[in-house]
This record gives sequence, C-alpha cells and structure tokens, in this order.
Amino acid sequence: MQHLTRDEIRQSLTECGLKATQQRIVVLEAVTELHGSHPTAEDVFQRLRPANPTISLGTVYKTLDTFTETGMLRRVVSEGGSKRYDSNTMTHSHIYCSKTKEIVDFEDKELEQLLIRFFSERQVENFEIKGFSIQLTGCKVEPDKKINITKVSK
Amino acid sequence: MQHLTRDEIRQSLTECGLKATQQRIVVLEAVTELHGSHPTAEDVFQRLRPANPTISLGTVYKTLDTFTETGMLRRVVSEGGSKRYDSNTMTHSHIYCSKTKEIVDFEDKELEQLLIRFFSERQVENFEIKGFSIQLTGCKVEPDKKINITKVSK
DNA sequence: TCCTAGTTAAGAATCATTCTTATCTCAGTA
DNA sequence: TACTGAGATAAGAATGATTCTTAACTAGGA
Repeated sequence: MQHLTRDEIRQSLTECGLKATQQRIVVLEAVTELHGSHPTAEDVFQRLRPANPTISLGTVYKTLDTFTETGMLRRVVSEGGSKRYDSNTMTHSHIYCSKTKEIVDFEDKELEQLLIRFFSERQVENFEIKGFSIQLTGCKVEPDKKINITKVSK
Repeated sequence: MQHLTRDEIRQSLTECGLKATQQRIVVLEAVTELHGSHPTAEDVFQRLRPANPTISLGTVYKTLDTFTETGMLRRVVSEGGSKRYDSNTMTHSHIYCSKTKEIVDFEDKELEQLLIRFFSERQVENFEIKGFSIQLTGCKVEPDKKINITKVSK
C-alpha cells in the first residue's frame, strides 16, 4: 500500500462499506506510514496523536479491528504480548528474531508459487484457505545490523 | 510426546537442568495430555487443578515459560489474545480457523523438505534460523466438522 | 437542512501476564 | 538420616493490553 491521498483513502473506506470518518482516515494513514514496522495499536496511537490530540486509544483499537475484519489490514501473528498489524495484505512471510523481538517482512514469489502448488496437491477438507504465511524463527547474529536475504525472486 | 511415567518426566526435567518439583511434573503432564489442543496457561491450570488444588496460576505461567526456554515446549504464535503452548516441538505447521479460533496441527515431511531446500538456496544474512512454521489461515466450511488433510506424506 | 444509524471519547471493567515477597522443598552433603 | 542452601512456589498485588459502556457526536442520505 503506497501513499494515498485522503480522498483515495476516503474512497477505499466507502468501498468496504465503512463510513469515511476523520478518525478512520488518520488511523489508516498512520498504519500505512508505519508500514514494515508491524505496529501495535499503541504505536499507531502515538503516531497520530500529535496531529489528532482528541482521538482516543479505544477508537484506534476498534478501528484497527474493523479494518482487519474488512481485510484492509491483516493481523500479524507474533509471540509478544500485544497484537500487531500489517498494512501489507499480500501473501508474505515474516522473520522473527526472538532476541530483539523484531519482525522483518520477506516477500518471495517463488516461495509463494511453491506453496500454492504444494497445497493444491494436498487437499484440505472442510477448510477454505484464505492465505498462508511462513514464519522463520531464530536469532539475529549481530543484533545491531540488519537481516538480509539474498537471491529473493520477485 | 507420548505418555510418560512420572519417573520419566522427572528424568527429562533433570536432563534439562531443572529441579524435578511436583508442580513441574504435573504441569508437563497436563500439557502433554492436552497435546493437540494448544492450551493456554489457563487451560493447563484448569486441567491440573482438580488433582492439585494448591498449585497457583502464577506457577503455571512461570513453569510453561521455563519449559519454553529449555525447549521442552514451544510457543505457538496465535492471533488471539493469549499465549498458547505446544508439546510437539518438531517442525510442524498450523491451520488456523478465524471463525472458530481453532488451531489444528499438520505435519508433512515433504513440505518440510521443500522448505529446507528452499531456505538453503536463499541466504539469510545475519540471522540464524532455528525453525520455521507455516500458518494456513482461513475458515472452516462446516464449523462442527473436523478439518482433514489428504495425501499427507510422513 | 434534518434525521438517524453508525461512530466516537472517556473512562471503567476485564482479561492475561508479570512481579514481589515470605515461605517452602528438592537434592546434594555430612 | 538430618541438615542446608539454592532455587521454586503460593498468594495476591501490580501492570499492561484490550474490550466494554454510555452519552455525545457526525457522516451522509432523504
């Protein structure tokens, strides 16, 4: 999800059958701006508070929930104590460092194809697959440096 | 993990460098008995309470934590509000139903091989992979019936 | 412009988890 | 077997995250 104008945001809210309120607009804006960092409700709240001092944390919680239900956001599974959200609703995977609690995104078309092929062979009865994601767990070697994946196929 | 005698449990605790206390024994017993249902601390507590009325919930939390650190259990990433534990520490995947909040285990050697091969080609720099798991998300078609996967390779 | 269903702010309530501290117990040693 | 110290536990307070409640507000259609 790239930079959207307020009108574009307004429009995508309406398309999802939601009233385009000021609060929803700024929450969606904040989450997309925080893209990649998998923010918690609290993170989003802190982000938009300066410009919107009257919004309440409860509203942020409820709004993020609403967005998840309509599929505009997805919830990231995490081992930590609080829920995290992701504005990237495409199939992608996560690398989770148990040392720094970081979650790094990682997209790989080849992996996606591999899994689609795999699961179409297996048959999962009584279950409609909406999506999948791979979680790599482990530890950063040097906690201060970034994690890098080479040979990613796009 | 199968049915273990108390002495076997006692032994595996000692092997992990933990004092074999009564509480740890019954917690481990309860988690393995609840195998497959990915219990929360509360679930485990309820399970062992009747036979151990003096154990405290705090102890259950702490003990599950300790077991996770030593690798005797693993924490299951879940979208819900509370932490879940799994006595199956082998690489395996989960199917998550967003309707019923159920988590179903699913083991497939072929899938495991596929992913091991894939990640050995990609190089993840500055990250030591300890494990991975695949999460399928979606919805049960008939909430009362079970989910079945056919053609699983063992 | 008016009306109403849906939304929001504020804070109370709830739920999950961690922390604190005094007491207790396991397991090694005399 | 009894003693001892490190580590573990019970109980409940404290914290943190999330949901609930309710009265006031607002977007958007008539």
